Amino acid sequence: MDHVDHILKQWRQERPDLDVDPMGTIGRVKRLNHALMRAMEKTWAKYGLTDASFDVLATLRREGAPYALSPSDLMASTMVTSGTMTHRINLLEKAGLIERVKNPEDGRGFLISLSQRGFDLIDEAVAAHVETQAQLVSGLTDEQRQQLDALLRQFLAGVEQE
Amino acid sequence: MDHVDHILKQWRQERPDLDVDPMGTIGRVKRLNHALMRAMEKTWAKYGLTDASFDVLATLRREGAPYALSPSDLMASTMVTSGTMTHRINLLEKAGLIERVKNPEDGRGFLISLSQRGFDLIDEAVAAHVETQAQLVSGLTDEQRQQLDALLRQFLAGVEQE
DNA sequence: AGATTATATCTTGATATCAAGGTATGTGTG
DNA sequence: CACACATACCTTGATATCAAGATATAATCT
Repeated sequence: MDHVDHILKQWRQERPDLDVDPMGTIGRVKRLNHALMRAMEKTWAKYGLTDASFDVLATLRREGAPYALSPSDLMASTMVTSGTMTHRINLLEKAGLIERVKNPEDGRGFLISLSQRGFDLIDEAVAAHVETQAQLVSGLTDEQRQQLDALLRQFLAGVEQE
Repeated sequence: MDHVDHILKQWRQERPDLDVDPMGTIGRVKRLNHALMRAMEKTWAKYGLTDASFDVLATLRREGAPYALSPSDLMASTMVTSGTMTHRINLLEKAGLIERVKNPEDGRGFLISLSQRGFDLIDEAVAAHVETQAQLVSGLTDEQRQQLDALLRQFLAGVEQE
């Protein structure tokens, strides 16, 4: 009987006309995401990073050499709006972790490129991050985690297309 | 090969020293949560509500008569800080959907109570919300959803205690 | 080529959130 | 009973985000 069960029980009492089973699943996804984010933030903070800055640096790092993407590419990868991405880029540029380079192939745009310091930082931070994540999933067996992956993938496929 | 698979593939290429399987699971939870929230917001907006206001009203409604809780109780249920809850309560009070009543048993505190308009609104909105949620989980069979529930519950139990 | 439409990014303004600290009331201890 | 400590809520200040719109450049179409 966890927190979500309690909520469903209340609804079934108050609104027996409603089928709240899906609410339980979705509620657990929300709470899980919240708890995971809170836990991961602690690791990011050790490197002076936030969700936002880690996200951008990691996206550039995993892209491989030359570690550069346009703001539009970054927006698509990170699911934020253009205003948010501009803001993130400004902060990271001020911190010296990325550089804005004129895009030689498109006069409207820029390329956002990891600086050496940005590269070194994210390379170290991502190792700690992966360790934190391993800790966070340690309540599941490998097999359970893989089952979960498969179900999440299917769920996501049904929801994300539009 | 969804978006998350692509990310993992990039990391395995760039950082073969890291085990990024947990990142896949956690990444799917994050993306799923994001997509679900975006979809549910549309329903809330039809009733002039947001994530935040729906959350508070629903918490009061499902509590049952007399539909009143302290701000502290609401904070605990909704996982936000006290400043955020004060702000939410102010907005809902201004909108005439809740009322602040002096707590007769504790001079320091208030009870937040659903107004009649608040009750009527949330009772209608939650029915639409449940329908939206049913639509969102329709990519899974009932059995798959129950499997997912069980795995999420276990995952959450391991992460949420602290 | 000129006009139109599309794209890439930034700017602006509004809002929700959090962390930290303040004030008032309650609780417990010697 | 006086004093310390805890609790409940609010205030303040900083920040991240989004939606909508502005600007510059590119692509397309006649």
